[in-house]
Amino acid sequence: MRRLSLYLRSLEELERAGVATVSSQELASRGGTTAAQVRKDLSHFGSFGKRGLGYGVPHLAGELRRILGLSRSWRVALVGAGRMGAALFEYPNFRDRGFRIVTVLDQDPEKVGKEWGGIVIRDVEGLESVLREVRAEIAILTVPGEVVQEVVDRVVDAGIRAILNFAPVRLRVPPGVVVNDVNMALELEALSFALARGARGR
Amino acid sequence: MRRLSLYLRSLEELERAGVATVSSQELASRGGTTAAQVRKDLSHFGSFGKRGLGYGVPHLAGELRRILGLSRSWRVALVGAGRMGAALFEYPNFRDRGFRIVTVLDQDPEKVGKEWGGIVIRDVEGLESVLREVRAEIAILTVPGEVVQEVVDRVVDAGIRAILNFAPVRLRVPPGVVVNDVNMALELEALSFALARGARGR
DNA sequence: TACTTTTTGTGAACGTTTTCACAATCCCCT
DNA sequence: AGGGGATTGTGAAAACGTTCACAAAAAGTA
Repeated sequence: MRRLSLYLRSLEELERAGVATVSSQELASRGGTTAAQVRKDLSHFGSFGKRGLGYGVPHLAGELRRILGLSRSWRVALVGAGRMGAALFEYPNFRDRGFRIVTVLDQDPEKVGKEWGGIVIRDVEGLESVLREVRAEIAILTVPGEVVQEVVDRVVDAGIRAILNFAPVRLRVPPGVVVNDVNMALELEALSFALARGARGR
Repeated sequence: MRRLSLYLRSLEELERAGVATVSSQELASRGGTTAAQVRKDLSHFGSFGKRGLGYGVPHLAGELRRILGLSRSWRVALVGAGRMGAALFEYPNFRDRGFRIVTVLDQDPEKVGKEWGGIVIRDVEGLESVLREVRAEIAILTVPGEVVQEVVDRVVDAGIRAILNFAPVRLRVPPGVVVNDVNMALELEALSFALARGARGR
């Protein structure tokens, strides 16, 4: 459920604004959906609201964090220290949400040994042992498509069970490993498609 | 239809490999779906295959490019010359697919006037006139969430009808303007969610 | 306490997407 | 020229997701 993340984002805004309670209607309009949708989504995980009153903002935010696994922090390995890797390393939303990049790896000897914000870039050569050493739980892969499958096999060997993949390649992983793809070319193509058939809004 | 892009990617691989014809079955396994799905998707736009034989690889690739609006090239404006902007500027998949970044804009006077691969970074101050001058059709926005809505209003004023947004903010646009969001924190949260409930693969 | 207002939680209706199943079609082989 | 094997295109069925509508609950008011 991807919408849960959106609700959480709205709830955190409301939390900062000091709002104590919120209705499904209000959450819906902020999240770009309907009140019924919000209630159905939430009711799937429990009964968090009070009838006639709405949802307690801090309470619901806490529950969503728990459901989404965000009440703890995650140890993330970044493989690929190119431009995209650099951009993600600096991305403030990751750290704010409890995703801590604990190691950066690259194949290029020029980059290995350099330091990024206190983290030394390690050689991808020793990937398995590095990932075990830093107890990484999630891998972000910003490596070229030609080598990404090999890297995937190795991070899976190293015990990683969740992968965020930026290469435009369909990854093959054993059962029990979750992969999420970010394919920016595809997003542009969706725009191209919409323009080509005469953008009709959304 | 997002799957069409995936099919096209497979077809281009097959094209390079010199394969003349492909079955829905083959396309399905490469695209991570089913043969029936492939046929339904394609039949929605026309009848491109030959019964008993399959689809002609070059022909179908051409049709998909036409449908997706990729048989021409698109003029793209990049607003926000931070790390993410730099990563996207270099991203080879954009240019390969006919998305040409024709201008880069930023708010920071330190950056304005610098040159990126032959393109001078312009001041976001003159956004409307720059975008008209270069005849930009698509805008990629890698600006902070606090200012993205203002930038959106301005690029829309400048005649842009398709926006790729990297800020974790829901944009409000008039009808006729298409927005596509890339929200990387959300993708990580989906992994966190999966891990939290015990990854069961995909 | 009884009445009113508000808003949740949820079964049922509805709509959309995916899968199934098979007749229609095409190529190849003899 | 005719039969066999392969594969598409597509209605019908099934699965899935969204919206509707309303009873159940909570809180304020008198």
